[in-house]
Amino acid sequence: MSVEFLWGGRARPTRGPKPALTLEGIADAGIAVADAEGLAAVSMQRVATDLGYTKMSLYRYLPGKAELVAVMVERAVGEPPELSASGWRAALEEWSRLLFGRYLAHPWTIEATVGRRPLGPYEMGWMEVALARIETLPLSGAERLDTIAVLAGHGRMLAQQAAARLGEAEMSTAIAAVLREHGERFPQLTAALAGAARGGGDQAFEYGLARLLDGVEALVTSRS
Amino acid sequence: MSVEFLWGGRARPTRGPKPALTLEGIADAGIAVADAEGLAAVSMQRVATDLGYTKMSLYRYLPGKAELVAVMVERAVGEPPELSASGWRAALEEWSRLLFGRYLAHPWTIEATVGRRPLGPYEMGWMEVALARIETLPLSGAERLDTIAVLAGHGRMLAQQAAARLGEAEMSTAIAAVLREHGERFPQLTAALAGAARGGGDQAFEYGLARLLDGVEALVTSRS
DNA sequence: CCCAAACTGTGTCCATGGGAATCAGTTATT
DNA sequence: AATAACTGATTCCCATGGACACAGTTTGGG
Repeated sequence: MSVEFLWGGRARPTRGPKPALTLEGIADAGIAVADAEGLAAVSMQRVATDLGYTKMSLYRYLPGKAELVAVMVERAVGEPPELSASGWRAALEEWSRLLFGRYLAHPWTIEATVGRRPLGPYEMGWMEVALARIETLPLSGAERLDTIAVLAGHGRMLAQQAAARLGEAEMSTAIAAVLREHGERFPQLTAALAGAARGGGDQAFEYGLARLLDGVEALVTSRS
Repeated sequence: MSVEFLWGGRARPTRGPKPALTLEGIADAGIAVADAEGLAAVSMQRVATDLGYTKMSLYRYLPGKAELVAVMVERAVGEPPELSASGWRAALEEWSRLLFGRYLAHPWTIEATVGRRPLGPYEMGWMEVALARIETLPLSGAERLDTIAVLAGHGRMLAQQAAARLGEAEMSTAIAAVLREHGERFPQLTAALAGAARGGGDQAFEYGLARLLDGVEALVTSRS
């Protein structure tokens, strides 16, 4: 993945035939495939076919598949929001919930953003928005970064878990099926799950969010 | 991925030639490749070549690549630990640090465990160990599960981030390079990073861990 | 004791993946 | 009008995961 591709403006050349496609259109076609059938179904061939063109045409618009996925992620995450809540805690809550919502809407973004990779402008914009709301707190720069990183990670984690739970009947991921057979080896898990059948990923997200912000608040007040 | 493969005991048949390989040996070869060159370098061909056999031999031991990765993850995560710390908070800290260490030792496990998939016995064992230490807290089953899920997710998140920071010179991921050029668009990020150049992933991990446990402790004491 | 059943690793084959190189056609500039 | 620059399409290559049939090896039942 080249950083320049995500950040540098691509100047449209003047000569030659008009391009039949656009980078945005290609990315949207990829997003449609990923939303419907998962990230694994996104191949150059598939995206090109959906657009009615050949696979190699796409390489006129992007250097390779890694860049396609990067652009897809940028568009799926979308422009950073304007936070309406007032107060740092309410703002961070709003920010976390919005980000969580984006992840839920496009669950494949999570697996697309594991490992080392350059961040896009939108992704950085999200960080910037959150940092602006905790600027004046008695936290160091590293602590401010860590705070929003942990919040974002929490949202990713839970969105992934929530997206995996499709069949509803199954309690959590595929744990339940195994526990029916080997439950006696995991009494704690069995007990915890028995009282947890109700409630979905949103509840787990809110629980962790509240715990995290409580922790941050405790630190902040201890320094005031 | 078949759940039976991870959980069902594979009975060694009596007839025919002695198998030249073992499932464990194959998995270890895969782990060696993944540790050295990343998960992407792990292919049936590569693992078989390293073992001195042909690709198709491996399919006598496992149904497919998904199962190979699953066994690799199980062995890399390893047996659940016995926690020596006393008290629920110290125990959760120890547990989180141990898990974080496993992730750091084999960073590829993180990308290998995104999305829906069955958990292995070891992975469930880790959960069981942690749950046993918070059994008597005034928390519901769902809350206990959420607590350790958030802790585990935090460790995963930070291990991934720490593993990406190899060059040391670069501050955080690949953010710094971009900020040198577009820094004016992200004043908050620039400011936060300026004071955060020191300290690595361990520090961020400890920060989030402390915040999370503070939040849990606040909830627990509020109910006592 | 022997032979067939059951199992082993190997070689061949196929579909799909990402990507390079090349080519004929199209368009704005000179 | 000629040319440089660009377009999409065609053909090719290599690596991947996996199906399948094959020949060799071990062991249990007659």
